[in-house]
Amino acid sequence: MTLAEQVFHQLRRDIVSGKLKPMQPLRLDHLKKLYGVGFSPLREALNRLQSERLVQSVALRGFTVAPASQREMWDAIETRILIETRALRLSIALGDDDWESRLVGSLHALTLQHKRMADNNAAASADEDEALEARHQEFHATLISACGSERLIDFAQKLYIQTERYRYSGLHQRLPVGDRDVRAEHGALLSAAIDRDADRAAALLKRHYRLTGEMLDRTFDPSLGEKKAMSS
Amino acid sequence: MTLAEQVFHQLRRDIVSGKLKPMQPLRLDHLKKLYGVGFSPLREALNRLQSERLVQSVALRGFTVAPASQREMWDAIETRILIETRALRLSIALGDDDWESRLVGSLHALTLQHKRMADNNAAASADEDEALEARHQEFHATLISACGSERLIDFAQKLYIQTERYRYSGLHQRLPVGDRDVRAEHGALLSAAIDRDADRAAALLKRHYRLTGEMLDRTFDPSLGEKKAMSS
DNA sequence: TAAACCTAAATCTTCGAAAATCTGACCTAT
DNA sequence: ATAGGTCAGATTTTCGAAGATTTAGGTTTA
Repeated sequence: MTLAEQVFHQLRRDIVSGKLKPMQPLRLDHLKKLYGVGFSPLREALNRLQSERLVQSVALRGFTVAPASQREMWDAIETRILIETRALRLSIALGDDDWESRLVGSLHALTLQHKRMADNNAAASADEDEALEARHQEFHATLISACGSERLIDFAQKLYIQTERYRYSGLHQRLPVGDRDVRAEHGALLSAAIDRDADRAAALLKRHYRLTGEMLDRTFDPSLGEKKAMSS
Repeated sequence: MTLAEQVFHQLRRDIVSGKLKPMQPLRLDHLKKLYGVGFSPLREALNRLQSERLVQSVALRGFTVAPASQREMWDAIETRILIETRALRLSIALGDDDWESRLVGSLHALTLQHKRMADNNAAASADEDEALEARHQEFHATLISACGSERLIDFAQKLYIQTERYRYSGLHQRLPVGDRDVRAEHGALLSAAIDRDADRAAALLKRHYRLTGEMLDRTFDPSLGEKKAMSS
């Protein structure tokens, strides 16, 4: 793995986790010391992050962490619904036995991780959180993986990362989940996909993302939710 | 404008125009001499082109021009229809007087350019072609400019450039337009938008892009079309 | 013969200094 | 007071050499 790729992943994690705050200027000298690399891999990583909408830049005036707001969050969520419901319908139409099997497998892996963390009533470690996030991403990626369109998959992946930012804040504010049963939502999604019921699956996916968004709305307007907890 | 931006635009033109062929390896030493710049701006431009799907890269093995195929073309077209019909519906719902006015203005500019080039029965110069392309892009960008979603606009712009590649080949093969009246299609689109008839506008837009795709299908299977002409 | 192992050339990646540009403070003239 | 101009410091952008990796060809070995 090249240095540029390593820095890309580190920077991405630091932005998604909020260690680097929205709108914060990213000065090259500072990042150079922080990550211990030269200008070239830094610029390469920042350029790639820009196409993921995690950083912004103005020529000759440097890079900043992309702003985060409720409006941006809902734009990402609604665009993601548009892209992924289409991709899911295509996957359901085109997916073969192998796709179904991978789907069952990735939900199982997600469930295992979920259960382990639920049993363990101590606060989840950062590693466990990351593992859960990876399983979650894997399940949603598998759902649309048989759609046959590289572009839909690519857009969906970018939008996933954009929304990850907001989920992370919610996670660390220990937002109440409300009366949601996220595991059941995933299970219903799998059933609909295996039943090849595209309408039902698309509706479930849309609701899944909207519910997440509504839960995260409380991140922005604390009066709607319970008391805010500190992050980390 | 920085060197990296200049090289980005030059490289993009050379790929869209086919001067750099699909799958062609892009060796840095070669590009360095070709564009007269150092490694840094080259890499920056290539990285940006990668996020536009005009180049591909593998770490430590360099960059290549992205492949072009009928399948890729239709993927870009159908994804574009998904994105732009949504964005157009939103624009029609949200657009104000200013939007309508800009729309009328940009169609007029497109029509003027179109007429000038039609009157001039000599072969169009590269400059005229570029001007027409710019007007065309401007009209389609204006159509969706009031949608309120930066992400939809961003995706649409990237997909426009991806399809531009294929339109360029068609243009220079002097494909017969068939019984299409492209100017009328644009006019009908404007009417539907101003009438705030979202269903009609979305249907027209979809048909507009599909017809273009079907025309360009002949680029890949010459037996379907008339005799092929040389490019330039 | 085919596989594994070298070696040299080609190529990509990274570094830090140098060049170019921006920012803000200070000065001047109206 | 305000607009415009100038300069130093901070910052980004660019360059080419040096480092790292891949590729291709030839050699050895089983």
